[in-house]
Amino acid sequence: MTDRVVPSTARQRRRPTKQGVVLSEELIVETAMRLIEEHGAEALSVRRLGRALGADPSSLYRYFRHTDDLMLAVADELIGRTLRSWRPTGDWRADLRDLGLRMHAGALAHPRAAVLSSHRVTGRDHEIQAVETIIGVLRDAGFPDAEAVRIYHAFVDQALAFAALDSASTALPRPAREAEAAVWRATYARLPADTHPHIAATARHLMTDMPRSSYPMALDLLLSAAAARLAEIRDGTQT
Amino acid sequence: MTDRVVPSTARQRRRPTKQGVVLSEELIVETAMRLIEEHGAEALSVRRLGRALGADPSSLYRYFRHTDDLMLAVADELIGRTLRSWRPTGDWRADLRDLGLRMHAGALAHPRAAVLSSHRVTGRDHEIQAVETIIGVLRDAGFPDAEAVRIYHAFVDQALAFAALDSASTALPRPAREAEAAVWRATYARLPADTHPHIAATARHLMTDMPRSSYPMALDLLLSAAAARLAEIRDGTQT
DNA sequence: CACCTTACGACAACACCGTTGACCTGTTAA
DNA sequence: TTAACAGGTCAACGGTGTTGTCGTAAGGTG
Repeated sequence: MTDRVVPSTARQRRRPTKQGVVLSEELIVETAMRLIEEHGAEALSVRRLGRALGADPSSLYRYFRHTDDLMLAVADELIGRTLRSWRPTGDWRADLRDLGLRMHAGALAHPRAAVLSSHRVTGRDHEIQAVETIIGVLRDAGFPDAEAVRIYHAFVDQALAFAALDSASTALPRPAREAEAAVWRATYARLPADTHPHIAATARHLMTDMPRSSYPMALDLLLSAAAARLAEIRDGTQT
Repeated sequence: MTDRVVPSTARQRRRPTKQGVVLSEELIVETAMRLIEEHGAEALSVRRLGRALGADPSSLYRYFRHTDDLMLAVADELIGRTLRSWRPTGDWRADLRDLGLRMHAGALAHPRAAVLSSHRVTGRDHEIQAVETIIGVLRDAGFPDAEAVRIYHAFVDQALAFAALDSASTALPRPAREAEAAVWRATYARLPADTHPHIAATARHLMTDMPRSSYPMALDLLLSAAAARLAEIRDGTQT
């Protein structure tokens, strides 16, 4: 094999594909994202990506060592897009809420990339920029360094984790989702109050709440707990 | 095909496998869990499971329609085990904290099951019991029905989402994880303070905090925000 | 005890997947 | 003009989930 992948920047012999396409890292990442957005995350495979590009699947291994590497590149691009679409106002809590929702929405379409980027360090530009930005928001708000890092970590992981989780359900075809809701109604709405009093009492709320993502709620809880801690710290009553 | 799967309860012709094993839903689920625990979540495949059971892979389709169905059965068994290992004390916040950590730990080894069970209704016994129990804890603590459901939803999804996320990193072989940490040190610890002041200022904390799961922190934030809301409600100052 | 039915395990095949080693050729620098 | 080699291609390996078909042994029945 002798290391198939070339340093990425110093790539010179740009020979076109049999079908006339000139490959590049950006083109591959772009096409991968398009493919995912159009046909769902499960539709992405090396072979399908090759076909979409008009290239042999094995060509991609000249640009990425494995599929993971490709997903990390997608993740970094995703981070960049999210960050560029975000306009901070100076109100840390509102800004983080907005950013969290944007991260969640962005990652929702690319759950495999989201999972990877949470436990792997891409070390790429956009990732570094995001870390710098978010920790900056927290430090500027008045969080001490250690606390800022812990909240940053929980904030980012929660956005990515919920995105990965939620993507599974939004990826379902519409009829399947409605079938799910029907099962909810059929099983939970019918449990008798004497054996399952709490479910029976809240059945109405369960019906309406369960089909929605709980991320916004979780995000608000996280931010209001952080705000409470900040208030404590400012009062000098730090734990 | 004429629906290969039999109603599960009324199964009568218990013909042994060529290798002498008598299959059953429980045996299959047990074996699947053992396989996952011993060789990691990625080691589970229909073919490997068949081999471990001493049966042809296709036999399993007499018990489960697809792999998803099997994972849902695993998920339900997991819920049951977690709930059985949990001893509530009556202090809602401590109890939920304990339960959250147990759910997270349990699901960590079975991320595929965790993801599935978050957006699919198993409708099985253990799941129903868990819903009843958790909502009961919240209502008994004094949360009004709508709020109890919303917090329940966020709580459960958070545990499952972090489990699915964290499992990816704990599944890495030890040397790979150490390589990750090394990358962290190599890239983030070296960023100059003039271009990345916030990272530079908190580098020490990032080093120690990032390799750990942020779930306990996120859980504590969620619970303390919930406690604050409860206090508000009790004071009659409800939002 | 012998017979029939049929549940259920086995087999073989299909279409897909990621990945790799060997090959061949167009591009480029000298 | 030419030689080197980057990079696209081919074929193959071993894996995956899933299904149509078939044989047989278990169970109920007489």
